[in-house]
Amino acid sequence: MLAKLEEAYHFIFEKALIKEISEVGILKHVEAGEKIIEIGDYVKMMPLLLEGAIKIMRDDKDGDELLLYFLERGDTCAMTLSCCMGQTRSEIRAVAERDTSLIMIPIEKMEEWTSKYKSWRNYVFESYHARLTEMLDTIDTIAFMNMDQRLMKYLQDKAKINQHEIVNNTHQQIAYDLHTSRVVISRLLKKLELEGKIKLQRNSIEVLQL
Amino acid sequence: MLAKLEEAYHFIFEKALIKEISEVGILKHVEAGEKIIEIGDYVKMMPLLLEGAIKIMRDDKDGDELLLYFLERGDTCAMTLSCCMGQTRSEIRAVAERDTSLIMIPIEKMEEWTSKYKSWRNYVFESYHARLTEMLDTIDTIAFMNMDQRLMKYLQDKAKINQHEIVNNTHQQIAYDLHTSRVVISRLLKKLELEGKIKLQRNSIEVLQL
DNA sequence: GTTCTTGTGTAACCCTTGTTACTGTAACCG
DNA sequence: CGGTTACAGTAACAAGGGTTACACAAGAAC
Repeated sequence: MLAKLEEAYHFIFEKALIKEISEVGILKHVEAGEKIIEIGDYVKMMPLLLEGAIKIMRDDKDGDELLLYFLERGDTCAMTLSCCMGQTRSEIRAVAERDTSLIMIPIEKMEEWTSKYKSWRNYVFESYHARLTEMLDTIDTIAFMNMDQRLMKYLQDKAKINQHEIVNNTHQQIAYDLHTSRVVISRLLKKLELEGKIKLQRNSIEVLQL
Repeated sequence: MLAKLEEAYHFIFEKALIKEISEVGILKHVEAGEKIIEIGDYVKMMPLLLEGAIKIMRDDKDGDELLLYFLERGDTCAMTLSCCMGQTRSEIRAVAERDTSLIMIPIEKMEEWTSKYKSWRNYVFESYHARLTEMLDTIDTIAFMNMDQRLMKYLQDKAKINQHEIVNNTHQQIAYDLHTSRVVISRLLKKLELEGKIKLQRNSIEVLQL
């Protein structure tokens, strides 16, 4: 664990803090597709992402859902962080996008490290900043873009996060992430294929314009 | 200044911190409609809201704009806060919704107080949490609601923030805030009036369902 | 008063997206 | 092998909302 921890975080945290993290942190592996946090969950541990990628979704009571953003190595979930501090329930759902390794930190350490380590404070603030920026980006996307542009952006983001130009998704899954219907996605995907931007196969989409 | 500061923040900050704020903070008055922060501005001071209300807008390069949320007494702008810490430019535009009093804090104090005062740390974290929650709410609104529902919510929020059931806005101004066109707003307002939810006059709208 | 400006009401039309329905086909399973 | 299920393609239609155009009313300016 220490090796991966240092690999991912040595630019960010001072040595002493990395040591502390490796002592109290609990390593956790999550397979692609597995749920990590559900809406309404009480969050008692804060996750640091070592490897892999996590998809953050917003759901509402009527079963509507929407992809917010992805997290990668070096990220933490500021929403979760926020919940830890405030002792509130999770507002979001987190699902492993790839096989993922996390270090779970007990929230008691948060307060302690915040006063003790400047690098920790900076990391926490930067995480908040990064998440606010991502949320703004999400808002731009849904408020200012049409569905075909959103779809293309989605495929590009997904290809990037999975480090592969082939996106293994059914049209229905995409429809859920973009909060629309399967028929709409099929229609627009076909249009994008005719425009030469992607190539369609069963259960997968090759993104030609990255 | 000290009186208003204590009135708004005595539940939040310890006495010593309020004293420091009153010593280094610069009191600023802004009239309704006046711009406070423009997109791309470098932010060198962090604002604490004493009185009034501020409207936070997102703009894009094509002239599209969208209301994100309002700030009230006791709030600070976490986006600004975030910009201060990270030394980045503002991603949003802030406009006084009512006549407003602010205390501007030099960013040098931020770091100092963060390690010195626990109440300050908590305030900063809670501000981030509140802003993330507001952003989620904004996303819910634009992703999951129809324009008539969004319009009604907008009128209710606006009535609340202005502490008055009469909203003094032209249809065009509302259209800008909701990122749609004047004709659409006029159409839907008329529909809401027929449903008995509001009453229309020239330059103002009375909200009957608060 | 008359004129000009600004705000509002409304019709007609179009485009995007959502819905329903049906077809075909790949993959899987007994 | 046939039967079943999941996935994809597509047509036809409905609904929401954006666009253009024009009429009219309330104030403001003169």
